[in-house]
Amino acid sequence: MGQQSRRSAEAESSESRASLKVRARLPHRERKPINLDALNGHVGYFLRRLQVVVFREFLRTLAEMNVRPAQYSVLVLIGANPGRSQAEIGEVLNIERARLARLLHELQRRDWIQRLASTGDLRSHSLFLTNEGTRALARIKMLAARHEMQVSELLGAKRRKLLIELLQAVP
Amino acid sequence: MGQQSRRSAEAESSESRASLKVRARLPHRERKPINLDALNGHVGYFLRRLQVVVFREFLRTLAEMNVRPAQYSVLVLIGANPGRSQAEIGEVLNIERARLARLLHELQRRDWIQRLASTGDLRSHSLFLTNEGTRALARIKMLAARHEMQVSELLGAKRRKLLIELLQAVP
DNA sequence: TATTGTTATACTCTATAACTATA
DNA sequence: TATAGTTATAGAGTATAACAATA
Repeated sequence: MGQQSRRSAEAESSESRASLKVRARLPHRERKPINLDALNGHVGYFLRRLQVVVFREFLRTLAEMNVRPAQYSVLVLIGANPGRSQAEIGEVLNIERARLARLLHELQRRDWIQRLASTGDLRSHSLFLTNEGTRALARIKMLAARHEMQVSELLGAKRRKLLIELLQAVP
Repeated sequence: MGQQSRRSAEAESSESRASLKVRARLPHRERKPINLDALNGHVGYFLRRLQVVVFREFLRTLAEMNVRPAQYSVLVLIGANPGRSQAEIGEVLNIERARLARLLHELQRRDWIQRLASTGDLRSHSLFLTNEGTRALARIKMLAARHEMQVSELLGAKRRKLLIELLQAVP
C-alpha cells in the first residue's frame, strides 16, 4: 500500500512521529513563518486542524474495510446497544436523521446491519448487527485500535490521555 | 434572531451554559443512556463531537456576514500576512489548492481580496485584502470574538484555555 | 522535471423541506 | 399535533486527475 511505502520512507528520516505531520508538499526553501493572528485565539481552529489530520489517518488505516468515521461510530453503537432506534443513535452521534437513514441503507446493503420493526412503537426501527456485521466489526475494531495507536504516537501518549479526559468532560 | 430567543428561553431554565449543548429534539421521556463502547477510546470521536458543535455556533454568530470557518481563516491569514501566495496560505491551513482556488474566487467576487501577479515567481499570485475586505474583516473579527466568548461559556474559561494550550502544542 | 494555479469530477457531510405512517 | 423514518435538493468540504504556464 501507498501508506506503507510512505511510512517507511519517513522512518528513514528518523522522525517516527512525523508520519502524520501536516506538511505535504515540502517547499524547496523554507519561507518566513506565517502569522496565525486571530486564529491563535480560536478553539475551533485547533480542533478542526487536529481533527482533519486524525480523520485522514483513520481513513488510511481503515481503507481495507472501506469504513469511514461516521460509519464506524454507528456500527460500534449498534454493536454495543442492540435494538436501539435510529432516533436514539442519531441523537447521540449528532447525525441528522436524513443522513443516518442513507448511512444505514449503505450498511444494510453490505449486509452488516438489519432493521427490525420495533415491538412497541411501530414508527421506529430496532437496529441490530447481522452475523456478518459482527464479524466485520471485530476486524474493524482491531484496525481502529491500530489507528488510535498511531494517533497516540502523533500526540504523545500523555497528551492524548489529557486530551480525551478534557474533551470527555465537556458538557 | 432565532438564536437570541433560544438563549433567553434556555436561560430561564437557569442553565446558562446549556445554549450550545448537544441535545436537540428532547425526547418526551428519558431513555436509558447509550453505551459509547469503543468510542470512549478515540480522540477523533471527541474532537469531532466538539468541533461540530463549535462550528455550528460559529455559523450562527457569523451568519450576518455570511462567512464560513474556512473563509474566515483565509481572510485572517491574508489580512495578517499580505502578499503571500495561495500555496503558502493553503499549506498552513491544510486546504487543497484546488479548493482554495474556488474559495478565493468567491472572496474576490465579493470584492474582499485581490490577487496580484507576484513580482518574483510569475506562477504565483500575491494575495491582499481590498479596502472593502479590510472593513469587512474588522466586523467579522468582532463577531468571531463574540463567538469565542460563547465557546468559552460552553466549555468554561479554564477548560477552554487548557484545550487551546494542549492543541496548540501538537506537532 | 517540478511547482503554481485552474478546471472538472466524484463522493461525503450538513442543512432543509416535504412526505408517510404512526403516536 | 408531534415523532420516526424516508426521499430529495443544495451547498460545503475532501480527494483526484488533467491541464497550462512557469520555474
